[in-house]
Amino acid sequence: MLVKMLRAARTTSCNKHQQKTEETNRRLLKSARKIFARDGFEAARLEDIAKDAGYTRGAFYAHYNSKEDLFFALLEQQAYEHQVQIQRLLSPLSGQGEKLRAIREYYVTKAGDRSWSMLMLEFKLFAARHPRIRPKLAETHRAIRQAFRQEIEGLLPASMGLGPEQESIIRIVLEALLHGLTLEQAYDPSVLGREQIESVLRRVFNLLTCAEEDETARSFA
Amino acid sequence: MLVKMLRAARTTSCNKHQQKTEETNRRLLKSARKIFARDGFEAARLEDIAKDAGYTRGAFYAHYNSKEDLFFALLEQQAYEHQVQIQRLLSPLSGQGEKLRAIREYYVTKAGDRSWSMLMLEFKLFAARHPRIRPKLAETHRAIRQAFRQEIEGLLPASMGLGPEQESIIRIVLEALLHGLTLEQAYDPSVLGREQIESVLRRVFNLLTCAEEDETARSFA
Amino acid sequence: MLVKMLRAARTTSCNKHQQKTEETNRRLLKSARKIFARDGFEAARLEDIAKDAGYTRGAFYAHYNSKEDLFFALLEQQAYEHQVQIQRLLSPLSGQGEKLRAIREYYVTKAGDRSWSMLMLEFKLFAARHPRIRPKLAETHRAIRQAFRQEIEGLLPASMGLGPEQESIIRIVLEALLHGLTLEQAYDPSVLGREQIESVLRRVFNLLTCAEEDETARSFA
Amino acid sequence: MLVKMLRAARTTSCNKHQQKTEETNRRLLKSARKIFARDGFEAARLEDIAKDAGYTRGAFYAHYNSKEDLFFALLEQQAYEHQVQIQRLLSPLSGQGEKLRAIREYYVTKAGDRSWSMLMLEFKLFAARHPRIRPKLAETHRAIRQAFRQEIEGLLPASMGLGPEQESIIRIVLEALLHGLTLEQAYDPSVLGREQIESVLRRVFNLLTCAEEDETARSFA
DNA sequence: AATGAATGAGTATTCATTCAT
DNA sequence: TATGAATGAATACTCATTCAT
Repeated sequence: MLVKMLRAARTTSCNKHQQKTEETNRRLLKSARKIFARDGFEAARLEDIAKDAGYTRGAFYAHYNSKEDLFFALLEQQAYEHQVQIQRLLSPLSGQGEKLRAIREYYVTKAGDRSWSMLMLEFKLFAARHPRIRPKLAETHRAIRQAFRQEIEGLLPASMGLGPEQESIIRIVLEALLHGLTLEQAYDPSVLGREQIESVLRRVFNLLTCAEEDETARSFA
Repeated sequence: MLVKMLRAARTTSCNKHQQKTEETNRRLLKSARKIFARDGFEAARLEDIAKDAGYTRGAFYAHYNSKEDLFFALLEQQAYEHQVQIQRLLSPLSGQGEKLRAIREYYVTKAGDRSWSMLMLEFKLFAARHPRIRPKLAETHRAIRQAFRQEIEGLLPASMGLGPEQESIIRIVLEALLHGLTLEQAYDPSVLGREQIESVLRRVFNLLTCAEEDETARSFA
Repeated sequence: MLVKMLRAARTTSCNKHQQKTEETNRRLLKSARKIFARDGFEAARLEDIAKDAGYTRGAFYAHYNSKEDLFFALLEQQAYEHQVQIQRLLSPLSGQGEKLRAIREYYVTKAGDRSWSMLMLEFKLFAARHPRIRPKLAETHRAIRQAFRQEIEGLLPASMGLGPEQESIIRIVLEALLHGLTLEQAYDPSVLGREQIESVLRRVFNLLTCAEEDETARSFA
Repeated sequence: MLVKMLRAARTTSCNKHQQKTEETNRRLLKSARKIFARDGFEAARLEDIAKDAGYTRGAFYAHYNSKEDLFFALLEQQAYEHQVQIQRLLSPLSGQGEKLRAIREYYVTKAGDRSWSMLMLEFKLFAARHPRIRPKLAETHRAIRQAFRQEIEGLLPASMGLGPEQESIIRIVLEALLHGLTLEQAYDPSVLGREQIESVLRRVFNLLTCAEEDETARSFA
């Protein structure tokens, strides 16, 4: 998938068919993100996605094999975009502390996208209950984390002495916390404010990366 | 529901009818816990639950209004049992540090019940997407937390100076983390071991309760 | 199935539920026969069958597990009715030649039910292509033939010296021929008249049972 | 179609385009026979046929108007090949009895091609249920039979005194029996062996052509 | 002639819930 | 209280066919 997208971006498609295919793909993915976010993975109707993209159900199946397939494509696209954004964010920075803080703030920012967090939660739950796709999701996430790790290689303080596995764990823990908190807020917005969530995320980020706590992170409110 | 259970516990029902009702209820709840844990909330079939309890679907509807209703009853029962267990656990202890540690270990222990965590995640997700039950779940959790707070009143160090709200937040954050980590492990058991989850839970518990970190909690593995 | 029907016929159901169930069953089977005959097995819509019986799709699934299941029930019912009719037909007769001729004419008469023959052909074809139901259909037909054989035991001339297997083969060959001819007539009524079909069936029946040919059977027209 | 094939056989196409067309046609037909035999008429996917021939769906529609159209072409090709084979088989023979026996054995041999019989059954069934193609199939078979009759003209004993119609009936009956028996064996291989089928076919062949029964044909096994 | 993108028709099945008994 | 018969909503997926290129 990623490969496909990259190739598509490089070579100017001479072929009309290819152009059309790519355009359709783009539109389907865009609509998928929208409808999945709005309705959730299981409740989302393929027909709604296709219609939103300006096509019919049949067109969808010319590009993807199943609903899950579409979801995985969306996952990869999203991961790719995150990478690009992180790159842009970090390239102008030089100090390691600076970079670490930037990553932290980018991560905290993601807390704002409630729909995506809930969608991820749902799909992980779905995967956990469906043996056929569980290994595929696990593999996809491992690949995404690895690609990401290469991207930010050397950014975390060498003194932390974290092997790739430790780093993965940090990411997983932070993601788990982010998603978990998002869900708590989703079903009961009154108990947890956005600022509190961000504060907790910062404090745990610091705890796990052994960074010093900022003043801003020390209190909950 | 809670009220009902408490009354049931207090007054010895003289009435045969009441006894029968309670017995049926008990069996339905027991089966519900089993089937919900096994299949998840949405996938669980009322028929399976009723059959497991030795009844048919009709009997279920004589006691509960809907699947959600049953789930809420289960939630309350579970909360009640947790309270009882916490009480038993803390009553023989005197020092506050001791008590805090006992609570922490009880909480960490819950990480072992994967099915329950996943069930809770699913139902919260379900509630978040269904406006009709969302406030009810929020209210239920608030009530549970409040009952629990009264139970352990005075256990946390007064010096922490946490108001009831702060305490709630700690609970919510820890639950979010627990559930989130459980899910990560559920769809990819290879990236996160049980010990790592427990270690993370302990560290974040300490962080949030301002307790000093134990030696045991400092590393991930 | 057969057992169920027989029990139902014997005991006067005291239970309202049972009566209702039987009534529904009767109506569903009746409608199934009608719709299957009209549209064929695969083209028949469960909804049409249910509606024809005065129910909805859901009611159907309270009585049968699947379309195939319904078809097998129909098969058994049909076999049972054939047995009853054969019994009635043969009981007043005494001579073996007489009985053999009666069976032959009953068999030839079945050529009139084109829809049923085509339905059987289609389902056999369907079974042959679907490994999951193939053995079930084979088993069902074996059971039907065996039940039938016990019914007409001793009716065929002992001198024929046919073992149960030989008898089965005769039945199968005749059924194959009957269905095959029916199909030929179905897609091209102009090449084969009803009388010709009957004539052929009689001649082959005689050939296989070593009976002498009647005058009526000797020519095609 | 037949006309097209014959012309193709006669004139050596000077035109490159025509050659290409014929080549494509040949390959499509060859693949059609393979895939139809494997999957059946309705279950066969045009895409599979095209792919097997080394083309895409579009190429198919440049040569045929529909799936049925392709099937009819296959039918005619098959008939043509049968004719050629019969011719080769009979030309070296002189006696009428000899020739009749050769035809019989050729016919019995066809029992070996189960897939083809089942395919024919399915398509006849399909035609019988689809008024639009029913007359076309009837007409096609009439044409095939007529062409065949001219081919073997004078081969059957004049003493049989069979008009063209009688001869058609014999052919139809034998085909019906062949297909019917094949189907019986297909869904339950245990009740009918290949030898038994061949034996029955021979006996009925003899019965209908008034030939004397061979010793080999008299028993079932 | 051949490609391949897009169309759109068609349905068996599950299960929470209701209701007459 | 408990039964169980009946309801009805809800949807992914396949594939022959068309058509622009």
